Amino acid sequence: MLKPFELYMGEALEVLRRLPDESVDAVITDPPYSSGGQSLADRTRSTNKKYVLSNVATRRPDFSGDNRDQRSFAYWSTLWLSECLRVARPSAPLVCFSDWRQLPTTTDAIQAGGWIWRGVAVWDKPAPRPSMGRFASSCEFMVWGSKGAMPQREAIGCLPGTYRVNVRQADKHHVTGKPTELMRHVSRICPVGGVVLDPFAGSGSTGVGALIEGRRFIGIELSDEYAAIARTRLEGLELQERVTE
Amino acid sequence: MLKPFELYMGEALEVLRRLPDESVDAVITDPPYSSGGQSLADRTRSTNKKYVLSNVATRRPDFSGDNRDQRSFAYWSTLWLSECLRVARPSAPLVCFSDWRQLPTTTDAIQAGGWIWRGVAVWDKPAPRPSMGRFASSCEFMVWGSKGAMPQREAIGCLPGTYRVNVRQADKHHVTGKPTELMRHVSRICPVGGVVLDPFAGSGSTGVGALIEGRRFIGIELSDEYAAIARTRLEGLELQERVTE
DNA sequence: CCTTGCGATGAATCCATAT
DNA sequence: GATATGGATTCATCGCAAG
Repeated sequence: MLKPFELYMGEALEVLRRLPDESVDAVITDPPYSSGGQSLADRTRSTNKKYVLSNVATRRPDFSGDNRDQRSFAYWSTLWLSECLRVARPSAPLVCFSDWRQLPTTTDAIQAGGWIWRGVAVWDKPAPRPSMGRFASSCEFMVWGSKGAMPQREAIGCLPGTYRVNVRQADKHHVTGKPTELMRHVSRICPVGGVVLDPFAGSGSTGVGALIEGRRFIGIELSDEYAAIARTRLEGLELQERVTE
Repeated sequence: MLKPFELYMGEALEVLRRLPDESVDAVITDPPYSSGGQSLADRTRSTNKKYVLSNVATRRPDFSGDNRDQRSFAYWSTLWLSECLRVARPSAPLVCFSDWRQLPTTTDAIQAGGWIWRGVAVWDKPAPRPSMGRFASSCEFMVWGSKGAMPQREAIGCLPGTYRVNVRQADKHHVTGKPTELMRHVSRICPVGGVVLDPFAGSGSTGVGALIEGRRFIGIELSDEYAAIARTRLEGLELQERVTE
């Protein structure tokens, strides 16, 4: 039987360079956005200071790599995206999360990295932070595309363009963690049995979603703290599977 | 009493140049996207051929200005956006519709035109065209911002970041017409009693939404066919109002 | 089991103060 | 003046406890 997942600890670009050509069937990832605030001072605050209210009870580890300026974010994104392109099989899909602020830079970087940009799907979070007299920023965006041509796959069926999924505390293991339900849906863009790659695995939600949906998973995570959380979650799934067999 | 609406017939840039400085309270518009298709050949098809399924019964007038390439779309957008900036009062909000393909160009043009970009709201129209093995493109995007700082206005309250509104054929008077319900919601970004400007008025849905919500309206439309439709709809509203008084 | 109510939360943003 | 930090604000939605 094929091993359902592999988890590498290390810097994304470095580890990606060691992966073989054309060895994964989809790339699904949620890189650090380097967003938040208007000034350098705002952007370089710790991720908990930037994204979490001071009076909130739960504390999750900070994460790094979230303080690039716009130019270096674009440059760095292009680097890892083009490395992912090499690792991906022809016609493999790519899904990359972004917030509104980095959306244009992300679409640029995807194309600069050699991917064909095919659209923007939306994750609609039902409970946004309100703001008087303004539109709330209640969405995150999933910029997606493919490695070259993308023949229509009947087996996968039609995927929606909007996902309305709320965040549950019990299901959130990272400051910016995505709901398992969302990642299950998104992993359907990868053919059944195929390998999903996530170079910014965080607490491993992409992998959890992929495994539940019968895909395999390769994750890379820099922080040992989050890598450990991801490993625990993924091994927990494996165990569950063996029990139910 | 102040006249609730004015409708100018002519080319947007030309008419905008004749409007006085700082005379409107919000700009809400849906410019021709010049999108659709990857090649010049696709882009230069008539708007009915591009945007309407071939087996659909209803036929609406074609509209022009929808065949610019990316560079000139960016340039032209910057021109009319900076002209709108001049016409807008300080701190006035701007809402500009875009599809996913023109989203990065639109955010660039808004900033190049001197506006502060503040976010991307989403119009989610259920019932997209299905596409096997891909995410549907069921959304249009509302890039929004303001003329300089934007003090919080209590009266307006908090607006959502996503609008889930269906397109009804009976409510659609333009090939790319927006639902009245949607435009009513969006016009709430303008202070009550303020003037909403739409330099690409089309069949006048922005004006209809604004008037219903107690805002005034200035519209510009190039096509005499659509200008006539817009005038009829807006005058119909005025009449209704007078009757209910 | 269904309803009600209360408390907690959010990849935020603005503004005043301190360095 | 530019940069850095802290604190107040906003409300739809959800989780959980109580009725």
